[in-house]
Amino acid sequence: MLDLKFIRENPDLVRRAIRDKKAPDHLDELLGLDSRRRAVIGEAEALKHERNVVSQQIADAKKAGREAADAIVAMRAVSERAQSLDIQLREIEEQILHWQLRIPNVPHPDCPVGDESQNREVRSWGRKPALAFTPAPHWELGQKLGIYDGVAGTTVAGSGFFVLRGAGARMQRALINFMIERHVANEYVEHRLPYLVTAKTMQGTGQLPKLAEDMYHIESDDLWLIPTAEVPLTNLRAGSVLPAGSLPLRSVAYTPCFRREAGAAGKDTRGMMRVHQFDKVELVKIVEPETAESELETLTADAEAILQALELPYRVRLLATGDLSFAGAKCYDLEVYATGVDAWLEVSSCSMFTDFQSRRMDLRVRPKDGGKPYHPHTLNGSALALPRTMIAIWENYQTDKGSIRVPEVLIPYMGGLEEIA
RNA sequence: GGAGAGGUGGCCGAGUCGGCUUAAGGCAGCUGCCUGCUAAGCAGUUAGUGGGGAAACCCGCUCCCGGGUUCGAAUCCCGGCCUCUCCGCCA
Repeated sequence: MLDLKFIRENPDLVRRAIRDKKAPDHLDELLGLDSRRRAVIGEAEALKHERNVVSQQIADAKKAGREAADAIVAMRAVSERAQSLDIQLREIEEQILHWQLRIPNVPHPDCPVGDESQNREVRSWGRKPALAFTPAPHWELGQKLGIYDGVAGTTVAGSGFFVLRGAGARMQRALINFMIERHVANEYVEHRLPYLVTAKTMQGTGQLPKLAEDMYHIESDDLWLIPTAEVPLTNLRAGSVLPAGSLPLRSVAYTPCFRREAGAAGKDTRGMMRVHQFDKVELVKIVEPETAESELETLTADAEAILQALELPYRVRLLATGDLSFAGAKCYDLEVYATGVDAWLEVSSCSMFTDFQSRRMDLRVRPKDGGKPYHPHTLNGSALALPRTMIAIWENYQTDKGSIRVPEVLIPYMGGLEEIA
């Protein structure tokens, strides 16, 4: 979230961010509450000061063996008044937090202003495959080869779930291993993480309160299924002050991701393109504020390196303000081209969040030379989302015989298998 | 799930019948001073957060969290969370 003081001092900037991100505008309520809060604090603290002084006098009087009944009676009234102001204050602060949690991060000036039509392609890599036959979509390929089973997924879990089998399952596992090992070689520390997290954790990275409808909630234990490894991975040190010199922290984790996809019915739903559960390898960085922008570039490059190694054509798009996530300040989407569905599929979003998330999750770092602890900057990016990456592999590496060649770099991870037939 | 113990400052650790404890003492750190015997001595200093102020500085809050009792709570009462030990259960 944004610092209250920052909001107070930059209302125009914040209002523009709200508008550019198409968020509901409750800035005036918030600013009104903020000034009320400060008025109440002033009054309450004056009373508390009086109470403290007089209580001390009462203590001194009693020690000297004198009576202090008058002062006690007087302080009873003061204390009651202070208490009722405290109750008011608590209510005001609850409301402030309520709105504060709903104000989006301010987009970086690099971001094009506007809706998704303003997303700007910043570069592309590779060529669309030139096949001498009509390419099949992945669900046809997978079904014929017996490596993809949509029906079985529906049987056990309902629509939006799928099953991989044999070489299909193995390729998924190979991709996960391949990606993690590449990132570990780039000094990301591998993690295994909880897939269920508390509401507080969801709030820390910004999924709650806004995205409650898009996530699975376990009512009996009030836990939430993670929609991305970003959530647990970024929150690992929430609520703490890191020792000086802790940064940068670079982490990688593979987790399944769970998304209700409420309201997305009928859109890109064939095959594995949009499902309720998918695997993903995620990168998270926690860095010094000054280095955040260059860390975003290297993070994006690390994700791109996977696509390049797999020889999959892709394009990089800088998201416009209206397409940015709630917490994001700047974001590159990586879209891989899949020839069977003839579409650019989003396989990664690489974002920087400035101090928006670290403030929400109360993560700070102690400065080297004393002074106040400060909020580090956080970043994350998928590298990569699995099903869509695999869709691109199946479709782009398909042969006229209906088989799928295994990308060179994956062969060692597939036990030497070169073709799925 | 059952029984017990416990949660105090960067760390260890005290806190008596509620007031003189933001908090003793020790360690670590920092700053001076001193010293030829140095894994030494002396003095001072070292939290976070909120409000006010141009600033110096003043004030509030914080002894796991939230309530309560009280003029006043680290200290008493209630609820919650977490940690540890033992038992049970379990992949």
